[in-house]
Amino acid sequence: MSTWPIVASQPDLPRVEEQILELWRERDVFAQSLAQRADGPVWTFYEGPPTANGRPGTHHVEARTFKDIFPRYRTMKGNLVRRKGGWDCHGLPVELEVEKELGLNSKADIEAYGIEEFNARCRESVLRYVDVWEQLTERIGFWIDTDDPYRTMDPTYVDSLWWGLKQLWDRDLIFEDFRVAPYCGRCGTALSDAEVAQGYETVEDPSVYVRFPLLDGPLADEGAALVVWTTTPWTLPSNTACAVGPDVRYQLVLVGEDRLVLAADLLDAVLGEGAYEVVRDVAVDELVGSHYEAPFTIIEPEDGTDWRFVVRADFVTTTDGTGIVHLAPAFGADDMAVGRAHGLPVLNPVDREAKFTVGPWAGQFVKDADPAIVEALADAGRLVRAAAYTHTYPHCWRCKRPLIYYAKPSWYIRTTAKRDELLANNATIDWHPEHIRDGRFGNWLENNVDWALSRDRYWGTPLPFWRCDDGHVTVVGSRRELSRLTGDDHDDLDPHRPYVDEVTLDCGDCGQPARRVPDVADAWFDSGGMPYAQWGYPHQGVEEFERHFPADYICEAIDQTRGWFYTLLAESTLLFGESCYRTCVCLGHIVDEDGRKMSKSLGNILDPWELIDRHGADAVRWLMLAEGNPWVSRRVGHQAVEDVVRRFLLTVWNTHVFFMTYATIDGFELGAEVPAVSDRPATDRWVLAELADLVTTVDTALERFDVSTATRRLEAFVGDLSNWYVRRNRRRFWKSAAEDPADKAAAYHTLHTCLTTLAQLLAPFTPFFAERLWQDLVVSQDPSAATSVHLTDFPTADPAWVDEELRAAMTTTRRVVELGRQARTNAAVKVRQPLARALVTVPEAERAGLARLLDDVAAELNVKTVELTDGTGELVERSLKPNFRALGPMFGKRSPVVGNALRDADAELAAQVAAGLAADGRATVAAEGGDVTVTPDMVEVVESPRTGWAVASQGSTSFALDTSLTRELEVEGAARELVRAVNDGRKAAGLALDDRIVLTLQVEPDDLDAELHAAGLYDLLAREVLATDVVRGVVAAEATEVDLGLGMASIEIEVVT
RNA sequence: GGGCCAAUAGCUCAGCUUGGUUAGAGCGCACCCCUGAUAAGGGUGAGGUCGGAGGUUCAAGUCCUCCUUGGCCCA
Repeated sequence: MSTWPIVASQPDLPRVEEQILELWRERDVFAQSLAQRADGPVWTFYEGPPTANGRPGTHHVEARTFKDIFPRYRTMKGNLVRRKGGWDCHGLPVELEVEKELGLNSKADIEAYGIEEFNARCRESVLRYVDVWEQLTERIGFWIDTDDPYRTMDPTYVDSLWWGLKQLWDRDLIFEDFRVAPYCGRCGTALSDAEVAQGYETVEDPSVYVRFPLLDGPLADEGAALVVWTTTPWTLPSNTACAVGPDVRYQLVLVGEDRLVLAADLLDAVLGEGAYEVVRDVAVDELVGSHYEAPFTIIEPEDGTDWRFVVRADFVTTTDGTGIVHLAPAFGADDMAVGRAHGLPVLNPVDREAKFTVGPWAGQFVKDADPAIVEALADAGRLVRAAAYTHTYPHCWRCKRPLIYYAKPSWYIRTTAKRDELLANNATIDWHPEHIRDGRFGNWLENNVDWALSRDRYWGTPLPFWRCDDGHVTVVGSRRELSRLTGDDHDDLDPHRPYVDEVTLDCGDCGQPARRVPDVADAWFDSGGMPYAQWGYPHQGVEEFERHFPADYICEAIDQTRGWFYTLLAESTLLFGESCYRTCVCLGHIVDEDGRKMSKSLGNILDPWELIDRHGADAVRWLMLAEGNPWVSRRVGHQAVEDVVRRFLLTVWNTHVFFMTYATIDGFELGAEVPAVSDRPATDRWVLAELADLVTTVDTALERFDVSTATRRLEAFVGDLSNWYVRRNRRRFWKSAAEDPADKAAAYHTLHTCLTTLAQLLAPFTPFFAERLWQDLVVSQDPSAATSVHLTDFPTADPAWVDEELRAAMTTTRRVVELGRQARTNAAVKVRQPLARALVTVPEAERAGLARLLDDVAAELNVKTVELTDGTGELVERSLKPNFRALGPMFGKRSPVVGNALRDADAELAAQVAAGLAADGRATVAAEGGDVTVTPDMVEVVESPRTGWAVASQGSTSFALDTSLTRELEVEGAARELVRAVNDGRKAAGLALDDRIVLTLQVEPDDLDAELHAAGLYDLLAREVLATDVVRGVVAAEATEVDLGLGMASIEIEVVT
């Protein structure tokens, strides 16, 4: 049998973790944990790929902790959990970063620089910090395969995406249409939302109210005109419809000669109070479908498509404007959506430089034409009112020019065609939190719009669409297919721009040359395709894909609802008909300790390495897992992590150190006979019963992806183990084995079981710390044991441990002890002073349980006899406590009256009721409005001690303490004082815990000395202070003096060598 | 402007799905104990009109409506 390891009482947790990392590396534990489960049922986790063109932050530690815990747990439960890492490589943010580095400012700059070189820079940039990411990943114990990650820019990955796109094309789920996007005419490029958000400025724009005379419909005969509001007069020539709100109230009013229609709520604001006369209300139906005359016509629908009539649209409000919205589908996203729904034409008289192409303002930048347009409106008598309007308007973050919303041809995925399927598949997902399903995500799906797939950019998955001059589109499903179609070998083509742009093929329909459309795919299409593309499916990896689809679990920050969570669901629904993930845990954001968002400008960014180097990865992990719900924002900082270390990790560690210290001193061996649980003392059986509950609770919680419940239960158990079990049972670990070897063995085995089981339970949460415990507690003793805690099976509760009654009894016991301490504190009697008697009352249901553990109460409170009332004694008086849960259904409105009658019962009445309930199961009480009959479930009989003692009570539990002291008790108190003094002396002299001493002492007065001797208290003293001999006599002059209360003692300690 | 979430002790959070009459924990604070877990351990206490206003109910921190404040997402 090996010795127990020496463990530091002040652990350097980061260093301990480094050592564990070394151990895992040496033994390749991660690989072993997989190999060991090779035949287990597959459980799948999908890694949402980060981009490695920046360093990982603290929020990544959060996500990676949550990504790690459940795969570890499932592995311990017997599943095979392959975890394939991945990197997101494409996208506009990457391009922007490279543009910044190269000092490029526009697409023209990029093209002048050269797409080939530009993309080469992007390719280099996205893997720049991979090594830093890998280091952090390893250091925080996130077990994921980083050796063979998928990368969204890999040719095989792109090949898979091409396959996906071709599938969608073949099912008629891809089409080309206009898309309205924020656009900078000078830079010639559309901007992403993130870019737009950077460039808002407060500006003054014209605000014009314009008359649109009605041409047909019920109101035309009355000569009425719509009043329309806009702050972008330049879009008026492109007007194709007006929208009214279904719930808005409209009125026809008279202003001078003009008959105008607008929203009733806005009449005063637009026309001025009293400046108009209301003619009548106008129903929405009277407006819808009516044609009108727009102020300008510089461009018309080519094929005579119907236009310029009134439509209904939900988004119309009366917060500003007139309640009638001018629609120009080329220049507004809402306009475009409504236009599409009503088959309206897209009329665009504006070129790519944002200048008019036709009409009187041709050649002018549209915004510059606004004043001339307003003037023209006035000249034509169309202007109802014109003013200046101050608002925030987006500007190009590069060139500061105002952006315009502008329609460009774009490629779409027709997700709206599959909306019902998306919703149905969403319903199958186990969302955490649950409300995401019907709330944020469900609402988003309800209002689903087609997915704008294309980006007019450079670094991304090129769309595999080749088109000839006649507009025939050929969609290519892989590079091999491209080879087949062209007759050239493109199997090893780099599928990125510009190389792929150079490949032309002959149109299958007409034989003309077809060129690839220049767009690349939205990078979200890349990440949404990872379930199949990570394996190169279906060109390769078919079996891998099928084994790992769908995922059992994914986890990302909550802002991914419209990002990755959506694109995953959309692609898997459209391609495979089901959701590719079963469970999704959403995470909140990381904020600083003051609850502020972390940002560069606030200077409160927290570097994860600082946290880990100072406190260790496990502390950070535990903070992430245990602090609040996963999906609410989490406050993180040094103080918070430090608290975790002190509150949780060090508490476990102290218990561990306690075990190791005494196991070493005692030479405790695990191999010796293990006492049966049923033979162990109640206190052992209690802590094992808690352990059983702990195991079940944690297991069930993790099964349900509920870390909050699991961590709370673990923290509670650690408190119970340390503050109650160990503290109450310390003596059992150090009394000499000869006294009661079986009891001692029981204590060691019980604590050992608790700690090893705890190590296993903690393994998914704090993998390093758990490993350290396991190595010390198990591997050091048993060479045949699992070499890592992560190679063990998740613990199960031994049925022999379960004892719910005992748990309940201990809960009562601890409450009673609390009251006892309160009573002592109030009476100002030290715990060291033994007392003779105490009297306890508890609710009847708890009496039997407490009776079993009364010795514990006595020992903890240092009282010789604790009596438990039996419900009949004369020492108590009774009162009644109503139970409204039972009274309510029976008495309804009278419940408070009955309740009061019971509560107000005096001792005599209470005794009668108690007797009645006990004898007949019912009793009658006089209450306002007549007597009522109550049954035992409706009333609790509360007893309280009727003594002159020091009493403390809480609810229906009371503790009465007899504080009167006899000489005998005082002498015993003096002996305790002596024990304390000698042990103080031992410590002061720097003795080891197991050093034996010879104690010489002189107690005065002599009769106290004699009393101590006669009561056998010197023998007690000898045992307590490990004295082989207690010599009563003369001590040296420099001996320590101690005040014993009843007298003085001088003591001298000599180590036995 | 819309959707979702949150608001409980000085701080960080439980409790709310299943309404029941004394709302809990940890940290912090004050006072104290212990001295064989000791650069540890423990106790007692103070501290809350459960964001506000209505409503449902015999009974609301818990259910409903509205409002305020904050956060996230979208416009």
